[in-house]
Amino acid sequence: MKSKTTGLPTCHDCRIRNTALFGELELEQINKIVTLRSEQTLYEAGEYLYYEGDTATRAFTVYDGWVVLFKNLENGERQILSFALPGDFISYETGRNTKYDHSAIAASKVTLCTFPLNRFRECISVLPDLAFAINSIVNTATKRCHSSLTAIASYPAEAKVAALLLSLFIRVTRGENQSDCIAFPLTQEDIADTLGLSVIHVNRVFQSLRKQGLIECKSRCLTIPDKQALAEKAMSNLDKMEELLLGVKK
Amino acid sequence: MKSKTTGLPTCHDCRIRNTALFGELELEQINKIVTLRSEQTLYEAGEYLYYEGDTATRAFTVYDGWVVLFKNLENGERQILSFALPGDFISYETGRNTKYDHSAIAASKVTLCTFPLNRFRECISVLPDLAFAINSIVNTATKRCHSSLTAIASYPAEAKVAALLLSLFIRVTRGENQSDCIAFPLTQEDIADTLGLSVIHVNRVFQSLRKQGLIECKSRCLTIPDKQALAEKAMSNLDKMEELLLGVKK
DNA sequence: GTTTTTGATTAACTTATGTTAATTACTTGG
DNA sequence: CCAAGTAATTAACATAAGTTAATCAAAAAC
Repeated sequence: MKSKTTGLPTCHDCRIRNTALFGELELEQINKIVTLRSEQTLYEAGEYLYYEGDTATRAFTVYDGWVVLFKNLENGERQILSFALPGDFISYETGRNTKYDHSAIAASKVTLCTFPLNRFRECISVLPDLAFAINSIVNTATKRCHSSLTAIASYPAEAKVAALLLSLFIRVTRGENQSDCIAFPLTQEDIADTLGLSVIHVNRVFQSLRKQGLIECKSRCLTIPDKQALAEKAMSNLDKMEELLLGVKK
Repeated sequence: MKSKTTGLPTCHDCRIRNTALFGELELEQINKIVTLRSEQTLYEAGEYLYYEGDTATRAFTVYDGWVVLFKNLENGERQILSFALPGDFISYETGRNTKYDHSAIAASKVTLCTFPLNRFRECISVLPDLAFAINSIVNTATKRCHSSLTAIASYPAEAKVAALLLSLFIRVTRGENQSDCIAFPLTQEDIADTLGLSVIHVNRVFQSLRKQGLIECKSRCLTIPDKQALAEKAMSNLDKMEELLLGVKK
Protein backbone atom coordinates (compact mmCIF):
# COMPACT_ATOMS: atom_id res chain seq x y z
CA MET A 1 0.00 0.00 0.00
CA LYS A 2 1.81 3.09 -1.21
CA SER A 3 0.49 6.61 -1.75
CA LYS A 4 0.09 7.46 -5.41
CA THR A 5 0.80 10.73 -7.16
CA THR A 6 -1.77 11.84 -9.70
CA GLY A 7 -1.92 14.58 -12.31
CA LEU A 8 -2.20 18.26 -11.44
CA PRO A 9 -5.69 19.69 -11.82
CA THR A 10 -5.65 23.49 -11.83
CA CYS A 11 -6.36 25.40 -8.63
CA HIS A 12 -8.45 28.11 -10.33
CA ASP A 13 -11.48 26.01 -10.95
CA CYS A 14 -10.97 23.78 -7.94
CA ARG A 15 -14.18 22.40 -6.52
CA ILE A 16 -13.18 23.23 -2.96
CA ARG A 17 -11.12 26.35 -3.49
CA ASN A 18 -13.49 28.69 -1.67
CA THR A 19 -13.09 26.78 1.53
CA ALA A 20 -9.40 25.97 1.24
CA LEU A 21 -6.12 27.80 1.63
CA PHE A 22 -6.45 29.71 -1.60
CA GLY A 23 -10.04 30.61 -0.79
CA GLU A 24 -8.77 33.59 1.17
CA LEU A 25 -6.94 34.93 -1.85
CA GLU A 26 -7.89 36.65 -5.10
CA LEU A 27 -7.38 34.88 -8.41
CA GLU A 28 -4.53 37.11 -9.53
CA GLN A 29 -2.80 36.47 -6.23
CA ILE A 30 -3.05 32.75 -6.69
CA ASN A 31 -1.39 33.09 -10.06
CA LYS A 32 1.68 34.45 -8.32
CA ILE A 33 2.09 31.43 -6.13
CA VAL A 34 0.13 28.64 -7.71
CA THR A 35 3.35 26.75 -8.33
CA LEU A 36 3.53 26.36 -4.58
CA ARG A 37 1.42 23.26 -4.84
CA SER A 38 3.58 20.44 -6.05
CA GLU A 39 1.25 17.54 -6.61
CA GLN A 40 -1.90 15.66 -5.75
CA THR A 41 -1.53 12.42 -3.86
CA LEU A 42 -3.87 9.54 -3.22
CA TYR A 43 -3.96 7.56 0.04
CA GLU A 44 -5.86 4.41 0.89
CA ALA A 45 -7.84 4.14 4.14
CA GLY A 46 -5.45 3.28 6.95
CA GLU A 47 -2.39 4.72 5.25
CA TYR A 48 -0.25 7.17 7.22
CA LEU A 49 0.35 10.71 5.96
CA TYR A 50 3.08 11.18 8.57
CA TYR A 51 4.12 9.98 12.01
CA GLU A 52 4.49 11.79 15.30
CA GLY A 53 8.16 12.78 15.58
CA ASP A 54 8.70 13.08 11.82
CA THR A 55 10.30 16.29 10.66
CA ALA A 56 7.67 18.37 8.91
CA THR A 57 8.34 18.88 5.20
CA ARG A 58 4.93 19.26 3.62
CA ALA A 59 1.58 20.84 4.30
CA PHE A 60 -1.63 19.42 2.83
CA THR A 61 -5.00 20.52 1.63
CA VAL A 62 -7.49 17.70 1.92
CA TYR A 63 -9.13 17.51 -1.48
CA ASP A 64 -11.29 14.49 -0.79
CA GLY A 65 -11.83 12.08 2.09
CA TRP A 66 -11.31 12.22 5.84
CA VAL A 67 -7.99 12.41 7.70
CA VAL A 68 -7.53 11.61 11.40
CA LEU A 69 -4.92 13.47 13.45
CA PHE A 70 -3.97 11.67 16.65
CA LYS A 71 -1.40 11.00 19.35
CA ASN A 72 -0.32 7.56 20.52
CA LEU A 73 -0.38 7.21 24.29
CA GLU A 74 2.01 5.37 26.59
CA ASN A 75 -0.61 2.74 27.35
CA GLY A 76 -1.18 1.78 23.73
CA GLU A 77 -4.36 3.79 23.35
CA ARG A 78 -4.61 6.72 21.02
CA GLN A 79 -6.08 10.17 21.44
CA ILE A 80 -7.68 11.61 18.33
CA LEU A 81 -7.04 15.36 18.22
CA SER A 82 -9.12 16.31 15.22
CA PHE A 83 -10.45 15.34 11.82
CA ALA A 84 -9.45 17.03 8.58
CA LEU A 85 -12.19 17.16 5.95
CA PRO A 86 -12.21 18.35 2.33
CA GLY A 87 -10.97 21.94 2.16
CA ASP A 88 -8.95 21.72 5.37
CA PHE A 89 -5.32 22.81 5.30
CA ILE A 90 -3.16 20.86 7.77
CA SER A 91 0.30 20.33 9.14
CA TYR A 92 1.70 23.72 8.23
CA GLU A 93 4.87 24.15 10.29
CA THR A 94 7.37 26.95 10.42
CA GLY A 95 11.01 26.31 11.24
CA ARG A 96 13.55 24.18 9.52
CA ASN A 97 13.48 21.21 11.88
CA THR A 98 10.07 21.23 13.43
CA LYS A 99 8.67 17.83 14.33
CA TYR A 100 5.06 16.77 14.26
CA ASP A 101 3.50 16.34 17.70
CA HIS A 102 0.96 13.89 16.28
CA SER A 103 0.41 11.35 13.51
CA ALA A 104 -2.01 11.57 10.61
CA ILE A 105 -3.81 8.70 8.94
CA ALA A 106 -6.37 8.41 6.16
CA ALA A 107 -9.76 7.41 7.56
CA SER A 108 -11.11 6.73 4.07
CA LYS A 109 -9.74 7.01 0.57
CA VAL A 110 -8.11 10.43 0.59
CA THR A 111 -6.84 12.80 -2.07
CA LEU A 112 -4.43 15.49 -0.92
CA CYS A 113 -2.84 18.53 -2.50
CA THR A 114 0.66 18.79 -1.11
CA PHE A 115 2.74 21.91 -0.53
CA PRO A 116 6.46 21.69 0.24
CA LEU A 117 7.08 23.76 3.38
CA ASN A 118 10.43 25.09 2.22
CA ARG A 119 8.73 27.11 -0.51
CA PHE A 120 6.43 29.09 1.77
CA ARG A 121 9.09 31.55 2.85
CA GLU A 122 9.62 32.89 -0.66
CA CYS A 123 5.91 32.84 -1.45
CA ILE A 124 5.09 34.92 1.59
CA SER A 125 7.77 37.46 0.61
CA VAL A 126 6.07 37.80 -2.75
CA LEU A 127 2.57 37.75 -1.34
CA PRO A 128 2.29 38.72 2.35
CA ASP A 129 -1.45 38.09 2.23
CA LEU A 130 -0.64 34.40 2.11
CA ALA A 131 0.65 34.72 5.68
CA PHE A 132 -2.73 36.07 6.73
CA ALA A 133 -4.60 33.40 4.85
CA ILE A 134 -2.61 30.76 6.67
CA ASN A 135 -2.97 32.44 10.00
CA SER A 136 -6.69 32.70 9.58
CA ILE A 137 -6.84 28.96 8.98
CA VAL A 138 -4.60 28.15 11.91
CA ASN A 139 -6.64 30.35 14.21
CA THR A 140 -9.82 28.59 13.18
CA ALA A 141 -8.15 25.28 13.99
CA THR A 142 -7.18 26.63 17.39
CA LYS A 143 -10.74 27.69 18.08
CA ARG A 144 -11.98 24.25 17.15
CA CYS A 145 -9.42 22.80 19.50
CA HIS A 146 -10.73 25.09 22.25
CA SER A 147 -14.23 23.82 21.60
CA SER A 148 -13.22 20.16 21.73
CA LEU A 149 -11.25 20.78 24.87
CA THR A 150 -14.25 22.44 26.49
CA ALA A 151 -16.64 19.68 25.51
CA ILE A 152 -14.28 16.92 26.57
CA ALA A 153 -13.47 18.54 29.89
CA SER A 154 -16.93 19.69 30.92
CA TYR A 155 -19.79 18.03 29.08
CA PRO A 156 -21.51 14.77 29.99
CA ALA A 157 -21.05 11.91 27.53
CA GLU A 158 -24.27 12.48 25.62
CA ALA A 159 -23.43 16.13 25.01
CA LYS A 160 -19.91 15.22 23.92
CA VAL A 161 -21.15 12.78 21.30
CA ALA A 162 -23.88 15.15 20.16
CA ALA A 163 -21.41 18.02 19.80
CA LEU A 164 -18.93 15.93 17.85
CA LEU A 165 -21.46 14.46 15.44
CA LEU A 166 -23.08 17.83 14.89
CA SER A 167 -19.80 19.59 14.25
CA LEU A 168 -18.72 16.99 11.71
CA PHE A 169 -22.11 17.14 10.04
CA ILE A 170 -21.97 20.94 9.80
CA ARG A 171 -18.50 20.86 8.34
CA VAL A 172 -19.38 18.26 5.73
CA THR A 173 -22.62 19.91 4.67
CA ARG A 174 -21.11 23.39 5.04
CA GLY A 175 -24.18 24.51 6.93
CA GLU A 176 -26.60 23.68 4.12
CA ASN A 177 -29.94 22.32 5.22
CA GLN A 178 -29.40 18.77 4.23
CA SER A 179 -31.85 16.12 5.28
CA ASP A 180 -30.01 13.30 3.53
CA CYS A 181 -27.35 11.29 5.18
CA ILE A 182 -23.70 12.18 4.85
CA ALA A 183 -20.90 9.69 4.23
CA PHE A 184 -19.48 9.02 7.67
CA PRO A 185 -16.39 6.80 7.78
CA LEU A 186 -15.83 6.84 11.57
CA THR A 187 -16.39 3.87 13.85
CA GLN A 188 -17.74 4.15 17.37
CA GLU A 189 -14.22 3.39 18.50
CA ASP A 190 -12.93 6.43 16.64
CA ILE A 191 -15.49 8.52 18.47
CA ALA A 192 -14.50 6.97 21.78
CA ASP A 193 -10.85 7.79 21.05
CA THR A 194 -11.80 11.36 20.25
CA LEU A 195 -13.89 12.02 23.33
CA GLY A 196 -11.99 9.99 25.90
CA LEU A 197 -14.94 7.64 26.44
CA SER A 198 -15.10 3.85 26.30
CA VAL A 199 -16.53 2.25 23.17
CA ILE A 200 -19.24 0.66 25.27
CA HIS A 201 -20.36 3.98 26.59
CA VAL A 202 -20.31 5.60 23.16
CA ASN A 203 -22.58 2.78 22.05
CA ARG A 204 -24.94 3.42 24.99
CA VAL A 205 -25.13 7.09 24.00
CA PHE A 206 -25.72 6.20 20.34
CA GLN A 207 -28.65 3.99 21.35
CA SER A 208 -30.08 6.77 23.43
CA LEU A 209 -29.68 9.46 20.75
CA ARG A 210 -31.25 7.12 18.22
CA LYS A 211 -34.21 6.39 20.47
CA GLN A 212 -34.72 10.12 20.88
CA GLY A 213 -34.76 10.44 17.09
CA LEU A 214 -31.81 12.83 17.13
CA ILE A 215 -29.48 10.84 14.92
CA GLU A 216 -29.63 8.01 12.41
CA CYS A 217 -26.35 6.28 11.86
CA LYS A 218 -25.79 3.00 10.09
CA SER A 219 -23.45 1.56 7.51
CA ARG A 220 -21.13 4.54 7.23
CA CYS A 221 -23.99 7.00 6.92
CA LEU A 222 -25.09 9.72 9.31
CA THR A 223 -28.37 11.65 9.27
CA ILE A 224 -29.28 14.48 11.59
CA PRO A 225 -32.98 15.22 11.13
CA ASP A 226 -33.04 18.29 13.40
CA LYS A 227 -29.79 20.15 13.93
CA GLN A 228 -31.36 22.54 16.39
CA ALA A 229 -32.55 19.72 18.62
CA LEU A 230 -29.16 18.04 18.56
CA ALA A 231 -27.45 21.36 19.31
CA GLU A 232 -29.46 21.56 22.51
CA LYS A 233 -28.28 18.13 23.57
CA ALA A 234 -24.78 19.30 22.67
CA MET A 235 -25.13 22.23 25.07
CA SER A 236 -24.24 24.48 22.18
CA ASN A 237 -25.67 27.31 20.16
CA LEU A 238 -26.18 26.16 16.58
CA ASP A 239 -25.52 29.56 14.99
CA LYS A 240 -22.33 30.04 16.97
CA MET A 241 -21.16 26.57 16.00
CA GLU A 242 -21.76 27.22 12.31
CA GLU A 243 -20.03 30.57 12.51
CA LEU A 244 -17.01 29.03 14.19
CA LEU A 245 -16.80 25.93 12.02
CA LEU A 246 -17.41 27.56 8.67
CA GLY A 247 -15.74 30.91 9.25
CA VAL A 248 -17.54 34.23 9.25
CA LYS A 249 -17.71 34.48 5.48
CA LYS A 250 -20.94 32.56 5.15
CA MET B 1 -10.15 49.18 38.80
CA LYS B 2 -8.87 50.36 35.45
CA SER B 3 -5.83 49.19 33.48
CA LYS B 4 -2.97 51.70 33.55
CA THR B 5 -0.59 52.62 30.78
CA THR B 6 3.04 52.95 31.77
CA GLY B 7 6.15 54.26 30.02
CA LEU B 8 7.80 52.47 27.13
CA PRO B 9 10.90 50.49 28.10
CA THR B 10 12.98 49.53 25.05
CA CYS B 11 12.55 46.10 23.49
CA HIS B 12 16.26 45.61 22.78
CA ASP B 13 17.32 44.98 26.33
CA CYS B 14 14.02 43.44 27.37
CA ARG B 15 14.35 40.90 30.15
CA ILE B 16 12.10 38.40 28.39
CA ARG B 17 12.91 39.15 24.77
CA ASN B 18 14.55 35.80 24.05
CA THR B 19 11.40 33.95 24.90
CA ALA B 20 8.90 36.40 23.43
CA LEU B 21 7.69 37.38 19.96
CA PHE B 22 10.83 39.32 19.10
CA GLY B 23 13.02 36.49 20.37
CA GLU B 24 12.72 34.85 16.97
CA LEU B 25 14.11 37.90 15.24
CA GLU B 26 17.52 39.56 14.89
CA LEU B 27 18.16 42.93 16.48
CA GLU B 28 18.33 44.79 13.18
CA GLN B 29 15.00 43.26 12.21
CA ILE B 30 13.41 44.46 15.39
CA ASN B 31 14.55 47.98 14.63
CA LYS B 32 12.45 47.89 11.49
CA ILE B 33 9.27 47.15 13.35
CA VAL B 34 9.85 48.06 16.96
CA THR B 35 7.26 50.79 16.67
CA LEU B 36 4.74 47.98 16.35
CA ARG B 37 4.48 47.84 20.09
CA SER B 38 2.38 50.73 21.25
CA GLU B 39 2.53 50.66 25.01
CA GLN B 40 2.87 48.73 28.23
CA THR B 41 -0.23 48.27 30.32
CA LEU B 42 -0.76 47.22 33.92
CA TYR B 43 -3.70 45.09 35.07
CA GLU B 44 -4.78 44.19 38.58
CA ALA B 45 -5.65 40.59 39.50
CA GLY B 46 -9.20 39.85 38.38
CA GLU B 47 -9.25 42.51 35.69
CA TYR B 48 -10.35 41.48 32.20
CA LEU B 49 -8.05 41.89 29.20
CA TYR B 50 -10.96 41.16 26.88
CA TYR B 51 -14.25 39.31 26.72
CA GLU B 52 -15.43 36.42 24.58
CA GLY B 53 -17.25 37.94 21.61
CA ASP B 54 -15.19 41.15 21.59
CA THR B 55 -13.72 42.11 18.25
CA ALA B 56 -9.98 41.53 18.40
CA THR B 57 -7.95 44.73 18.11
CA ARG B 58 -4.75 44.05 20.02
CA ALA B 59 -2.29 41.25 20.63
CA PHE B 60 -0.29 41.04 23.85
CA THR B 61 3.05 39.88 25.11
CA VAL B 62 2.83 39.03 28.78
CA TYR B 63 5.71 40.92 30.36
CA ASP B 64 4.95 39.95 33.94
CA GLY B 65 2.29 37.98 35.80
CA TRP B 66 -0.17 35.24 34.84
CA VAL B 67 -3.14 35.52 32.48
CA VAL B 68 -6.01 33.02 32.33
CA LEU B 69 -7.78 32.32 29.02
CA PHE B 70 -11.20 30.75 29.45
CA LYS B 71 -14.69 30.18 28.11
CA ASN B 72 -17.89 30.72 30.04
CA LEU B 73 -20.26 27.78 29.81
CA GLU B 74 -24.04 27.72 29.55
CA ASN B 75 -24.36 26.34 33.09
CA GLY B 76 -22.41 29.19 34.69
CA GLU B 77 -19.19 27.23 35.01
CA ARG B 78 -16.08 28.21 33.15
CA GLN B 79 -13.56 26.18 31.19
CA ILE B 80 -10.00 27.42 31.43
CA LEU B 81 -8.27 26.88 28.08
CA SER B 82 -4.72 27.90 28.95
CA PHE B 83 -2.49 30.12 30.99
CA ALA B 84 -0.27 32.82 29.51
CA LEU B 85 2.99 33.39 31.39
CA PRO B 86 5.77 35.97 30.95
CA GLY B 87 7.08 35.85 27.40
CA ASP B 88 3.87 34.45 25.94
CA PHE B 89 2.31 36.19 22.95
CA ILE B 90 -1.48 35.90 22.90
CA SER B 91 -4.66 36.83 21.10
CA TYR B 92 -3.11 37.43 17.69
CA GLU B 93 -5.98 37.41 15.20
CA THR B 94 -6.04 37.96 11.48
CA GLY B 95 -9.04 39.44 9.77
CA ARG B 96 -10.71 42.74 10.25
CA ASN B 97 -13.67 41.61 12.29
CA THR B 98 -12.54 38.50 14.05
CA LYS B 99 -14.06 37.91 17.46
CA TYR B 100 -12.46 36.28 20.43
CA ASP B 101 -13.76 32.80 21.19
CA HIS B 102 -12.73 33.16 24.85
CA SER B 103 -12.15 35.73 27.57
CA ALA B 104 -8.87 36.67 29.23
CA ILE B 105 -8.39 37.78 32.81
CA ALA B 106 -5.38 38.67 34.93
CA ALA B 107 -4.72 35.97 37.53
CA SER B 108 -2.24 38.17 39.34
CA LYS B 109 -0.85 41.66 38.82
CA VAL B 110 0.01 41.63 35.14
CA THR B 111 2.12 43.84 32.87
CA LEU B 112 1.47 43.54 29.15
CA CYS B 113 3.10 44.87 26.01
CA THR B 114 0.31 45.60 23.57
CA PHE B 115 0.42 45.47 19.78
CA PRO B 116 -2.38 46.93 17.65
CA LEU B 117 -3.48 44.22 15.21
CA ASN B 118 -4.07 46.65 12.34
CA ARG B 119 -0.35 47.37 12.12
CA PHE B 120 0.76 43.80 11.57
CA ARG B 121 -0.11 43.74 7.89
CA GLU B 122 2.33 46.49 6.99
CA CYS B 123 5.00 45.11 9.32
CA ILE B 124 4.85 41.69 7.70
CA SER B 125 5.17 43.27 4.27
CA VAL B 126 8.36 44.94 5.45
CA LEU B 127 9.60 41.92 7.34
CA PRO B 128 8.15 38.58 6.20
CA ASP B 129 10.13 36.81 8.92
CA LEU B 130 7.69 38.29 11.39
CA ALA B 131 5.00 36.07 9.90
CA PHE B 132 7.14 33.03 10.65
CA ALA B 133 7.92 34.21 14.16
CA ILE B 134 4.23 34.53 14.84
CA ASN B 135 3.40 31.24 13.23
CA SER B 136 6.02 29.47 15.26
CA ILE B 137 4.43 30.84 18.43
CA VAL B 138 0.93 29.94 17.34
CA ASN B 139 2.00 26.41 16.44
CA THR B 140 3.54 25.96 19.87
CA ALA B 141 0.27 27.08 21.41
CA THR B 142 -1.57 24.54 19.28
CA LYS B 143 0.74 21.78 20.44
CA ARG B 144 0.15 22.75 24.03
CA CYS B 145 -3.57 22.63 23.34
CA HIS B 146 -3.14 19.14 21.90
CA SER B 147 -1.34 18.07 25.06
CA SER B 148 -4.02 19.46 27.37
CA LEU B 149 -6.71 17.87 25.27
CA THR B 150 -4.95 14.52 25.48
CA ALA B 151 -4.44 14.72 29.22
CA ILE B 152 -7.99 15.87 29.89
CA ALA B 153 -9.54 13.24 27.65
CA SER B 154 -7.44 10.24 28.63
CA TYR B 155 -5.55 10.57 31.88
CA PRO B 156 -6.84 9.76 35.37
CA ALA B 157 -7.22 12.72 37.72
CA GLU B 158 -3.86 12.33 39.43
CA ALA B 159 -2.00 12.34 36.11
CA LYS B 160 -3.98 15.37 34.91
CA VAL B 161 -3.03 17.39 37.96
CA ALA B 162 0.58 16.21 37.84
CA ALA B 163 0.87 17.10 34.15
CA LEU B 164 -0.62 20.55 34.64
CA LEU B 165 1.52 21.47 37.63
CA LEU B 166 4.65 20.15 35.97
CA SER B 167 4.03 22.00 32.72
CA LEU B 168 3.44 25.28 34.53
CA PHE B 169 6.55 24.72 36.64
CA ILE B 170 8.66 24.01 33.57
CA ARG B 171 7.38 27.09 31.79
CA VAL B 172 8.04 29.37 34.76
CA THR B 173 11.51 28.03 35.48
CA ARG B 174 12.29 27.66 31.77
CA GLY B 175 13.63 24.18 32.39
CA GLU B 176 16.28 25.31 34.89
CA ASN B 177 16.90 22.98 37.79
CA GLN B 178 15.21 24.96 40.44
CA SER B 179 14.63 23.47 43.85
CA ASP B 180 13.02 26.60 45.25
CA CYS B 181 9.34 27.25 45.06
CA ILE B 182 7.83 29.30 42.27
CA ALA B 183 5.16 31.95 42.71
CA PHE B 184 1.92 30.16 41.94
CA PRO B 185 -1.21 32.32 41.86
CA LEU B 186 -3.74 29.60 40.98
CA THR B 187 -6.37 28.24 43.33
CA GLN B 188 -7.48 24.63 43.40
CA GLU B 189 -10.67 25.84 41.80
CA ASP B 190 -8.68 27.24 38.86
CA ILE B 191 -7.09 23.84 38.46
CA ALA B 192 -10.47 22.14 38.64
CA ASP B 193 -11.78 24.51 35.95
CA THR B 194 -8.79 23.69 33.77
CA LEU B 195 -9.00 19.94 34.03
CA GLY B 196 -12.74 19.46 34.19
CA LEU B 197 -12.60 18.02 37.71
CA SER B 198 -14.49 19.03 40.83
CA VAL B 199 -12.64 21.16 43.39
CA ILE B 200 -13.14 18.41 45.94
CA HIS B 201 -11.43 15.89 43.77
CA VAL B 202 -8.55 18.23 42.93
CA ASN B 203 -8.08 18.59 46.66
CA ARG B 204 -8.02 14.80 47.12
CA VAL B 205 -5.34 14.56 44.45
CA PHE B 206 -3.31 17.38 46.02
CA GLN B 207 -3.35 15.55 49.35
CA SER B 208 -2.21 12.39 47.69
CA LEU B 209 0.59 14.04 45.69
CA ARG B 210 1.75 15.83 48.80
CA LYS B 211 1.82 12.61 50.85
CA GLN B 212 3.93 11.02 48.12
CA GLY B 213 6.35 13.95 48.39
CA LEU B 214 5.84 14.90 44.76
CA ILE B 215 4.66 18.46 45.30
CA GLU B 216 4.67 21.09 47.99
CA CYS B 217 2.09 23.76 47.56
CA LYS B 218 0.98 26.34 50.09
CA SER B 219 0.30 30.06 50.23
CA ARG B 220 0.71 30.77 46.54
CA CYS B 221 3.96 28.83 46.28
CA LEU B 222 4.71 25.61 44.43
CA THR B 223 7.76 23.36 44.81
CA ILE B 224 8.49 20.27 42.75
CA PRO B 225 11.37 18.42 44.38
CA ASP B 226 11.76 15.79 41.66
CA LYS B 227 10.49 16.67 38.19
CA GLN B 228 11.30 13.22 36.85
CA ALA B 229 9.18 11.53 39.49
CA LEU B 230 6.26 13.87 38.85
CA ALA B 231 6.60 13.34 35.10
CA GLU B 232 6.04 9.61 35.65
CA LYS B 233 2.83 10.33 37.57
CA ALA B 234 1.90 12.65 34.70
CA MET B 235 2.30 9.77 32.23
CA SER B 236 4.71 12.00 30.32
CA ASN B 237 8.29 12.08 29.17
CA LEU B 238 10.07 14.96 30.90
CA ASP B 239 12.46 15.71 28.04
CA LYS B 240 9.66 15.76 25.50
CA MET B 241 7.62 18.06 27.71
CA GLU B 242 10.49 20.51 28.09
CA GLU B 243 11.16 20.43 24.36
CA LEU B 244 7.53 21.14 23.58
CA LEU B 245 6.98 23.77 26.24
CA LEU B 246 10.20 25.70 25.78
CA GLY B 247 10.69 25.30 22.05
CA VAL B 248 13.56 23.44 20.44
CA LYS B 249 16.05 26.26 20.86
CA LYS B 250 17.11 25.28 24.38
C1' DG C 1 -7.47 43.81 65.44
C1' DT C 2 -11.78 42.16 64.37
C1' DT C 3 -14.90 40.86 60.75
C1' DT C 4 -15.77 39.03 56.28
C1' DT C 5 -14.66 36.65 52.45
C1' DT C 6 -12.24 33.33 50.06
C1' DG C 7 -9.90 29.05 49.72
C1' DA C 8 -8.74 24.40 51.63
C1' DT C 9 -10.08 20.24 53.83
C1' DT C 10 -12.77 16.14 55.43
C1' DA C 11 -16.54 12.88 55.40
C1' DA C 12 -20.66 10.36 53.70
C1' DC C 13 -23.05 9.23 49.95
C1' DT C 14 -24.39 9.11 44.76
C1' DT C 15 -23.66 8.46 39.96
C1' DA C 16 -21.74 8.48 35.48
C1' DT C 17 -18.71 6.02 33.12
C1' DG C 18 -15.38 2.11 32.78
C1' DT C 19 -14.49 -3.05 32.62
C1' DT C 20 -15.13 -7.69 31.37
C1' DA C 21 -17.28 -10.97 28.77
C1' DA C 22 -20.23 -12.91 25.52
C1' DT C 23 -23.33 -12.48 21.32
C1' DT C 24 -24.72 -10.71 17.03
C1' DA C 25 -24.29 -8.21 12.73
C1' DC C 26 -21.67 -6.40 9.20
C1' DT C 27 -17.76 -6.06 5.79
C1' DT C 28 -14.17 -7.69 3.16
C1' DG C 29 -10.92 -10.75 1.08
C1' DG C 30 -10.25 -15.04 -1.06
C1' DC D 1 -20.39 -17.57 -1.59
C1' DC D 2 -17.93 -18.61 2.40
C1' DA D 3 -14.61 -17.54 5.98
C1' DA D 4 -12.48 -14.40 8.81
C1' DG D 5 -12.02 -10.33 10.57
C1' DT D 6 -14.05 -5.99 12.19
C1' DA D 7 -17.68 -3.35 14.29
C1' DA D 8 -21.90 -3.04 17.08
C1' DT D 9 -24.67 -4.48 20.86
C1' DT D 10 -26.18 -6.15 25.47
C1' DA D 11 -25.72 -7.34 30.31
C1' DA D 12 -23.65 -7.56 34.95
C1' DC D 13 -20.58 -5.59 37.76
C1' DA D 14 -16.73 -2.28 39.48
C1' DT D 15 -14.91 2.26 40.40
C1' DA D 16 -13.26 6.90 39.74
C1' DA D 17 -15.02 11.08 40.23
C1' DG D 18 -19.10 14.10 41.45
C1' DT D 19 -22.30 16.08 45.08
C1' DT D 20 -23.70 17.92 49.32
C1' DA D 21 -22.67 19.64 53.57
C1' DA D 22 -20.00 21.12 57.23
C1' DT D 23 -15.58 22.75 59.30
C1' DC D 24 -11.30 25.02 59.31
C1' DA D 25 -7.56 28.17 57.76
C1' DA D 26 -5.90 32.01 55.62
C1' DA D 27 -6.33 36.30 53.28
C1' DA D 28 -8.49 40.65 52.62
C1' DA D 29 -11.44 44.31 54.03
C1' DC D 30 -12.96 47.42 57.36
